Amino acid sequence: MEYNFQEIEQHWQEEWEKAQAYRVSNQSERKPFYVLDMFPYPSGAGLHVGHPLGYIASDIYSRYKRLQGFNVLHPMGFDAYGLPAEQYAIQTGQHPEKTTNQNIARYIEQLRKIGFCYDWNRMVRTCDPDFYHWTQWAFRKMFLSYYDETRQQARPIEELVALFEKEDPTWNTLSEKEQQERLMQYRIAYLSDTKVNWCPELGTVLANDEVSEGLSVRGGFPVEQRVMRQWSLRVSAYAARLLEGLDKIDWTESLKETQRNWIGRSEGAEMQFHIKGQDEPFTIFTTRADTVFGVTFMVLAPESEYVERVVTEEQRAEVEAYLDRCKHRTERERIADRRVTGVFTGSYAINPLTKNEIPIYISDYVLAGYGTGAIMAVPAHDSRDYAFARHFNLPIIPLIEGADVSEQSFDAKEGKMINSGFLNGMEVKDAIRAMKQHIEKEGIGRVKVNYRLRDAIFSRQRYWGEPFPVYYKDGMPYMLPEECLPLELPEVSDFKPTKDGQPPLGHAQYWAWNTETQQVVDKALIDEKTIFPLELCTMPGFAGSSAYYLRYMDNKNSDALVSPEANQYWRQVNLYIGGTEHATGHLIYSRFWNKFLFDMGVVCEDEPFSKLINQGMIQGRSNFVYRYIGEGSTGNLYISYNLIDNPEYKDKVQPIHVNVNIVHNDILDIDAFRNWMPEYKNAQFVYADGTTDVDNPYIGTPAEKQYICGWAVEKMSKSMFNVVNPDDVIAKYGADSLRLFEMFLGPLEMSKPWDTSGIDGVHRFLKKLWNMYEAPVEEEPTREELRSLHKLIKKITWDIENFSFNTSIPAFMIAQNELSALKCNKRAILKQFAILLAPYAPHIAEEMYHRCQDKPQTFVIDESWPVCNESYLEEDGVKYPVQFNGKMRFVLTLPKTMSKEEVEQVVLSNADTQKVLAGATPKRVIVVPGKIVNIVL
RNA sequence: GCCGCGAUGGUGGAAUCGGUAGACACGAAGGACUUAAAAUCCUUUGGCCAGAAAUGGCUGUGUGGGUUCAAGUCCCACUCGCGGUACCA
Repeated sequence: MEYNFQEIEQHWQEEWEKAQAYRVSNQSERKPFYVLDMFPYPSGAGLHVGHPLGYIASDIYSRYKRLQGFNVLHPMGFDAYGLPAEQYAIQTGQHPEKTTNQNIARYIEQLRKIGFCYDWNRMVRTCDPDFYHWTQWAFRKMFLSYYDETRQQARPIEELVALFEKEDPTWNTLSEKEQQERLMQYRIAYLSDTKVNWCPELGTVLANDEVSEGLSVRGGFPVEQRVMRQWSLRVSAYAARLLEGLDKIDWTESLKETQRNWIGRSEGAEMQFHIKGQDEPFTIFTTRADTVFGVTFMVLAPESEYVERVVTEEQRAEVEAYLDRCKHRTERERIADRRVTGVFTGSYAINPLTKNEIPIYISDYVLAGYGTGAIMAVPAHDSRDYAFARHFNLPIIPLIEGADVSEQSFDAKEGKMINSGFLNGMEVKDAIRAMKQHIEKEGIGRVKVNYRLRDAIFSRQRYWGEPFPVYYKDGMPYMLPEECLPLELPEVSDFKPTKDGQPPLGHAQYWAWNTETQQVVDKALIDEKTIFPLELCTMPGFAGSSAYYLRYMDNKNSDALVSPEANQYWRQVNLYIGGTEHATGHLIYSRFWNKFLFDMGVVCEDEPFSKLINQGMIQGRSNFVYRYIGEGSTGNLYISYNLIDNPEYKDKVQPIHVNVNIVHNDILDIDAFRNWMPEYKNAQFVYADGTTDVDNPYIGTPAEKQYICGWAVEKMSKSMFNVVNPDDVIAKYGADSLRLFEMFLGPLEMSKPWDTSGIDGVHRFLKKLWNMYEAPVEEEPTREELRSLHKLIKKITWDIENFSFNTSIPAFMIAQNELSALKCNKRAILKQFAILLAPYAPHIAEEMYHRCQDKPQTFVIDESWPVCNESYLEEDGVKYPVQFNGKMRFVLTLPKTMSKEEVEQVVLSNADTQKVLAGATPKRVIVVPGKIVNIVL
């Protein structure tokens, strides 16, 4: 009987569908368990084999939990808003919704083929009005809230208004606009003039995590700094909670560390420095309060508001020239060019301790957005200050004993203080503490904790995103009433920005708000009395992905994001699987978003994802052919990889990417290569054995003449011709083979190249396994068979619990081997084997299980996960997990030929053993044949 | 620069609490079946040495030290690779 995987897989996928086998209810006696994948952006290229890696892992875990009797929520959806669809729309004029829907359809089809146990009834798409209703709703709530620092939580803005009314007599004298402006400084979602990352190529602003090294993450276009009026979310208010929360969740240490760095807590002090000849001091932030005695100059950021105050008339022209230069430098240029630049302001500050006069400079190595945008410079103990001091010939005073500052600064926080007045002789750590106390006592500063985490810029000048539920009156934003949500994305005539530089929504004709009828109306009617313009920006990508996990709990609910009952039943995601690339984006924003909703009493858990596993990236494995470019080259001769280091070819070949789909195990399919592209039609080769068909084009058969390709690990991408599509793999080997193979590739968290050599192995295993199910019989299993099975139960259970999926496949293979050597075809054994295999290879497992039944019935749902009975394993305590409890151990060297019993005899009668045992009976004697004996007392 | 992760045969990798390193798979070599090929099955496969053979010995987990009866695993120092991040005072 042949293993017809196509028939089996199609059959069971249909059965599951028919039975609605994976539909999940919020009403269940079973314990809930929520397993989530990071939902994909449906790109036009479709899924490649790298995408399903994490999905397969979470599917295995879901199926396992389900078999253990949990009610498992395992949904899938789509992060449907995004730049590529919009760019494509601009190029082709196709509506992004159309292409997005096509892509989603393709994704669903591909995902279905892999046999996931998703409950598709719970699918969400961020671009559906039903979904973005709740994105807008949350934003609206953020606008209507402020962060109460003393209670450390978000509160309704009315409470702040009440507070102002009570405590600030000027409040009621303010105009409505002035009041609104004041409140804006507190709202969690707020509008402000911010310095933003502007990407001219994309025509939009970007969040900090969407920019890397001065280039946009998507597209790699240059990004410049620009001041614009933008929506932001006050994420920074949650910095302390976002940091503390990390201790309560089970994420990998590296990911938590990345978030800790991004949040960037630093304990230090704010200190006031007086300006010579002025009354008002200015404030700086430092983590090294101990180094005040070594301050030899001050530096302000170019954008600092202090600049205006300290510039003297003589220096004004020079300063303005410098500021101008800074403004026109792009972020990228600034990063690329690290030369020291700066300008003297003409003013001096007074060191509050030494009372020395120190010059104030401006330089762009000081950032406006961090601390107070001003620093005290201690060149001896800070490398950046050191470089600056050297450049401008400023004094450098060492403050730590033995620190040699003639060549470089001494940045380490260790050593004994010198030249530091009352701090002299102290260790650095003590000096920091002492100085903090001193400045608080003297009233020249205060202890302060700073965070690097910035507020998230929330406006995007794009079409394909969630519209803001916002209209403008007298230049101030107002929220649409809650019952008017969702505000649907309007149709536009053009997806590009308007001629006068407005975002694409500027093209929308029906994009004004009538506050009386509470409807969207033609913007030609705007009168600024009852009809007002609507916001033209849309929300960024992370808006839709920040609370989607909550929507899955209750995706059909039209009255709430999630009902309290549904939320209290599922509570939070128990297992979240996804890539590390979201560490500083999505995973920060959704934690923030969740904490806000927690403050609002909408959700009952303060952290959204209690456990998170990162799957590694699957890289491409590219193949190369080597074109001969030496003497007499026709540009048409390709040298086999094993020969390219031969003297006649060395340095005379050029590697060329070749489509990996026409290469099998690094052997080129010659005919396919000749047909691949016109330029290779008459390709000639020097084969692995050194023979060539140069003079005789079709010499030999491909079997005899092999062309070996070289290879390299690169990103999986079209241009490298190394994209492997899961559909092709499934067509050739089946979904079960694909699933097993993706897991077999290596540890889940590790990045690894996709290398198809080896998939034959798992496929062969399934075929062999299949043959064991030809004629299952109802017979008592032997002890040996049971042992083999229970070994497997123990192993597979351990593997799944520990996400060590890759080591399960060998265990299955070994068990199959053992059982087949025992000629086992007993139902009792085969049935259990099928259950164990079900999470990994569900289709074949269903079919196998089915064959073990008397009469047809559906499986998996009502059968439970087998439990290992250790008594079957005890027979030889040596081989299986040996516990060393560290009581007492010996080492004796013994001949290998001795039997276990003989060894025990010898060991126990050994004089040394007797001495140590002193009459006690050993609990256990562990023998490692030939070498080691452990006696556990 | 800083932070994190990693390095084991020809290849991917296994070794789960410090206990027989190289499981399992691929590849390779040889063999069986076959007119032939595919498919399938069997044997061998870290290196070196001895032996006709069974087998035995030595060596071996990036480098150098250390702890231990015992180290791929723990500690110290270093080299290389990957990922993240960066004038954050």
